[in-house]
Amino acid sequence: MRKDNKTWRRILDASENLFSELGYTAVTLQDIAAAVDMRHASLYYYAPHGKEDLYIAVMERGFRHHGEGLAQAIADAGDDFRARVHAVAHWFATHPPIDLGRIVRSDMPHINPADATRLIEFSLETLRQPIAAVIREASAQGLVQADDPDFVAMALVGLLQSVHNVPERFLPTQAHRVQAAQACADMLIDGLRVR
Amino acid sequence: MRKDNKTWRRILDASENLFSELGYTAVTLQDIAAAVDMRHASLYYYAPHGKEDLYIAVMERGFRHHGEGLAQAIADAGDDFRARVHAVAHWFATHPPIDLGRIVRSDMPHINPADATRLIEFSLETLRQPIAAVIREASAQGLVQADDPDFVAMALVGLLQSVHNVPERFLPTQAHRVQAAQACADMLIDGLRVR
DNA sequence: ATTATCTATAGATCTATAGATAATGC
DNA sequence: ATTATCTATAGATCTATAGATAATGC
Repeated sequence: MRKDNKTWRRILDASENLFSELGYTAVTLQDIAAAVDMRHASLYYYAPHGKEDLYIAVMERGFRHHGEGLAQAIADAGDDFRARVHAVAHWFATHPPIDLGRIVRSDMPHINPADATRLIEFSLETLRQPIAAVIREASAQGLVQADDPDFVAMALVGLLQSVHNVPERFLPTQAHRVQAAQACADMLIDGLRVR
Repeated sequence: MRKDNKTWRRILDASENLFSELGYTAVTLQDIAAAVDMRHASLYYYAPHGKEDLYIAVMERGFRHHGEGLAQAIADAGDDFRARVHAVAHWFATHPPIDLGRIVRSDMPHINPADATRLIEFSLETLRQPIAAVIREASAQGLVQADDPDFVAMALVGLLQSVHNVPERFLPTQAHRVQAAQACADMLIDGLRVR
């Protein structure tokens, strides 16, 4: 079983697009099947426990992808603190939104508790860790004032995700979104207050 | 019709709790009916177009409530910029989360387009306006540097909402959440960078 | 008479399973 | 033989409507 890895990947890709955009309850197995040009019953061959299996697999892969991508983007950005934070902003602006609130409050109630808590832990760890490391290092160098780097990291994620909630007409292209996300990042780095 | 305003309010209250926590698709008319101790068919007496009617009415009332509450909280906070922003943080920390991303991407596709765009416009206007006014005034006084007060306002909303995504065990009480939200606000006002 | 609520049910999905069938690999 | 996919269908919801019924207001 699960031999045809190419099909499995296509199923995961389609599921990821749908779940991350619409959430667990708004997506049906028929939607996913249609996206990969299959009958929904065939999905059970790859995901024996159906929709829930797919969701968990998709989320896990998605969070891992974000974690690795963020770490790589930060590494590629060099040593400068602002450049690193801009790299984080760029990453989030160029990837589909992560609706953590929806995931926690809307999707998770439909997932069995054990997997749900594991997924949430994993998501927090994965997204927070690489960003918190950036904050922590800058803090150690005395560049920034941050008592709780983990908290700052999650706040930054929330701030940057807000760019995805701005209507299309204000930020028509991806370049605009990147710019807006980096402006958000600068706002947090420099502060609003004039001194 | 819609004579018994008390029942109508109870229905709206229950719907608001459910919809704002779980989202449109995850809530059923049976859930709402159970919450007000009725048969779901009776809801059609108050909301002839069913679930969609309820959702629209609830969201409209909710956004209006937030708009008025924010404006009042800001007015009560006096003239100090930081105190005003803290009042905004306090408001969001002491009210149920507003999952704008979920509302836009997950709920709206199930609402007819005309109402959907109207609702989104209304939500942005309602949440943004009172906060943008605070930023604009502080900017005019030269206290803060903000080229686009509307953008800053929405960024602040996103930042403050992220407090609701922090797991309960880190912020067990409402007082903790208020404190965390105000810490977020200070972070944005003062900036991370040491100068 | 009107208002408010209920029961019963039609019709539309959705998830999940059983079993058939075609294609591939030994 | 195994792998991958399909058809058909059971069973569980969910939304929405029709029509009955009880309570209230004139």
